[in-house]
Amino acid sequence: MMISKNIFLKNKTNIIYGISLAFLLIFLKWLELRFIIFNHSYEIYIGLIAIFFTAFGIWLALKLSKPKVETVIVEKEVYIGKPENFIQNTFLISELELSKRELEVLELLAKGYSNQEIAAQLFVSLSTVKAHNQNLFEKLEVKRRIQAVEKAKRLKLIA
Amino acid sequence: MMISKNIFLKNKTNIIYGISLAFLLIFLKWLELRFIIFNHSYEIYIGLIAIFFTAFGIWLALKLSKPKVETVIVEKEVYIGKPENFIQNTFLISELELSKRELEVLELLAKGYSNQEIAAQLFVSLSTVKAHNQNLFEKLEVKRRIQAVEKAKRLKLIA
DNA sequence: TAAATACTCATACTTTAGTATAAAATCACA
DNA sequence: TGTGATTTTATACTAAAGTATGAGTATTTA
Repeated sequence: MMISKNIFLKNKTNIIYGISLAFLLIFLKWLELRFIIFNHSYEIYIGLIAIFFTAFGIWLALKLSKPKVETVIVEKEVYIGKPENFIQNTFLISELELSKRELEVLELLAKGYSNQEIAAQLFVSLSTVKAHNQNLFEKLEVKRRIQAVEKAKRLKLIA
Repeated sequence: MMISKNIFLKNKTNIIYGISLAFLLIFLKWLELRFIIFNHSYEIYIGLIAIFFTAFGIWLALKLSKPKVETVIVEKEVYIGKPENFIQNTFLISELELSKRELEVLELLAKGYSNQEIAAQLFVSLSTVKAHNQNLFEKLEVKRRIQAVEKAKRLKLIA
């Protein structure tokens, strides 16, 4: 692909150079006719000046022109180390009709606390925690606390 | 950013084209007046040719010069789906002296299976699973299976 | 105000999990 | 061939988890 482009560019260059040259000759001829100048050395002189200043112009342009910046956006995969991008799926939480208290219990379950410990932390009885558990299991359609935690994490209900 | 640059480039081209055209017309008109009415002033004539061809050269150069490509690498954060970049911490596994069987049990624990179910899957007795569990809890320094699973996942012992 | 909902608690029971201890069976390896 | 590590199994027990049922309380909402 690069090669074909180069060839095209070279062809383009040749064409434009040819046209330029033709234009130059026509221009000179036109000048000749226009001003009736028959002095050959003068034509050559003018031609040389034209060529020289054309070259000068080219040099000047290349020297002064700002580089045409072609921004190439390369998507570089940056692997993010920490799963800090936890976004709680509040939609699903309301969809599953999980209450605040149930979510609290769920989070403590995920931390590996026993029912007793959870009851102590929430200042409620063991019975209450068990009740919450049962509701959770039913709503999450699981049978055990581990499954509840696993599913809750998978569904982004808890971190 | 890209759009403004494009506009600038287009403007640049237009400006150069406009100037070139205007300059050419003025030049021709001026030449006509200058040389037909006042007849030959060769220094000026040559100077004008020099200017014209300098401009022509500049135009040619700008037209033909390949864009100098400046590659800008933009690091774009691409969040990779997380379960793909799990790298098991085999070092820690050997460090904790976890046996193959214990790891198997650990993985099944993580999936929320009960001891009975694990025993069935591994074709061993419930006693065996319990024994593995105990060894796991001791090696992982935890008290319950949930804690074991939580810690194992955190330490990248299991996916 | 009545109904719905969430939260709470209790009791009784069954199941599962975890602890402690002991001991075969298997296997790699020196 | 024996030695150590792993794996396996068993028994007996305690602790925790889970089930089922009923009911009181508080808050919100129609």
